[in-house]
Amino acid sequence: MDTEGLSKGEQTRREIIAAAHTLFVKQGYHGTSMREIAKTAGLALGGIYNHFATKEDIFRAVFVEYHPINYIFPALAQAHGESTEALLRDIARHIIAGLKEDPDFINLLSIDIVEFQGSNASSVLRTRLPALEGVYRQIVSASSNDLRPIPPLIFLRSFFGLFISYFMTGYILNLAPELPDEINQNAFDYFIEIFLHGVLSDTGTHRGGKNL
Amino acid sequence: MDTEGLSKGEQTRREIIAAAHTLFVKQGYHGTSMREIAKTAGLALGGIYNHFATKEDIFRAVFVEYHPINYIFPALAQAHGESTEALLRDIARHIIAGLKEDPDFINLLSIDIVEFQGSNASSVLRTRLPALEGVYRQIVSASSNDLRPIPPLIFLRSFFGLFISYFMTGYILNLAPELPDEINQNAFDYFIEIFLHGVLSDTGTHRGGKNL
DNA sequence: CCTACCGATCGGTAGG
DNA sequence: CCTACCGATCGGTAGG
Repeated sequence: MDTEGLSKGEQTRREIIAAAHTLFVKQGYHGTSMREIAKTAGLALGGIYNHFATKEDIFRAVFVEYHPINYIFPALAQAHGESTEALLRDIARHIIAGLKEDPDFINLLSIDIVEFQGSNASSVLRTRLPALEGVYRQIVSASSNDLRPIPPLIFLRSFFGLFISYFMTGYILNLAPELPDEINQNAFDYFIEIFLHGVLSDTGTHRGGKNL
Repeated sequence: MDTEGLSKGEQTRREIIAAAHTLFVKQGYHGTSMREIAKTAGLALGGIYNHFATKEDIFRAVFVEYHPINYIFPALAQAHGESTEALLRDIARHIIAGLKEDPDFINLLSIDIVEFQGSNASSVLRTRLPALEGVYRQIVSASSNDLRPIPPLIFLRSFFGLFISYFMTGYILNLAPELPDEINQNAFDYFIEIFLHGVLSDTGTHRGGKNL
């Protein structure tokens, strides 16, 4: 985490967030004590309360700081492609790359559901959905509109659900190493291929994706 | 829960499981005390330990007892359809009906990930995957094989991922009631439509699904 | 199946 | 009056 040019207080705050993230992901929310967070961050228990009023506040900060949306938006900005298909493929590739680098968000999301009934996920969604809708409009207008008629919000829900599906099933499957490797081999390539074939109209001559 | 013809001990055991399920789903794992479970099940704290050695044992029993696979298999058995498409559509309809009746499994799955690193989900998968592969073979052989060439395990992963995607996104979206209703309107119809269009080859004349 | 109780640890706060 | 933090301890609760 970049700590240059930050006040001492802000530095400590970031160390608390980083420590809490590591521990929450590994041990869960109630499985992580304020004492552990303090120790890992390099200060005494009481010191935490100069930066966060409650443990819940810490989780909120961790959830927002490590939310995939932070790298999804930059990824969307630099994605490009001539056809709708190529664009979606490139966006997916960027998002997958980001998620593979930080696959622990599944744990944070699970904590949010178990302990906070998903209120943090919902809050982030509320904040960012308008921008995501903008991205959708960009996608359909950037190329000849060869998407099947799917309501924009359903399209977005389905597209992001694809990543949830891939990472949730992958998380569980990776715990069963005796399973045939077939289940992981190029799995996301197939996932995105199924999705693209599912949302693109099959009338055009634009299909540039590799065949299955 | 059906308690006829059960021994007193087995009855109590089931009451503990039912009480624990209700509380775990509402309050999480560490948020639920053994005392609460005991009280809800109608016995004293110490009494629980005549039926379960640890709190983890109770969670394992709850997870297995309320796992969707319990109604997915019967649903698969009674599903029917002339084409691959019709069959998949009918299976999905049955599974969705079951999940809508008991949407709280998301919470159990989240607890499993947070507290047990997904080991219970993985264990159920290990036990049931062979039977699911059998179902897949049944699907491809029951009708003219009009599926695109997707490895069987990837197909299964993608198919069940569809339900995870739908219910996870739905869980979070339903917390934001101010969002346009478009995002929920017939959402699963679109989800299954995208999936089917994605996995079925588009060469045949078999497509009987409604157009989007 | 209960009453009574354990070693330990919880999130949060006190004065300085 | 600010910040960052200490050693010690608060009232309650955890699984067993």
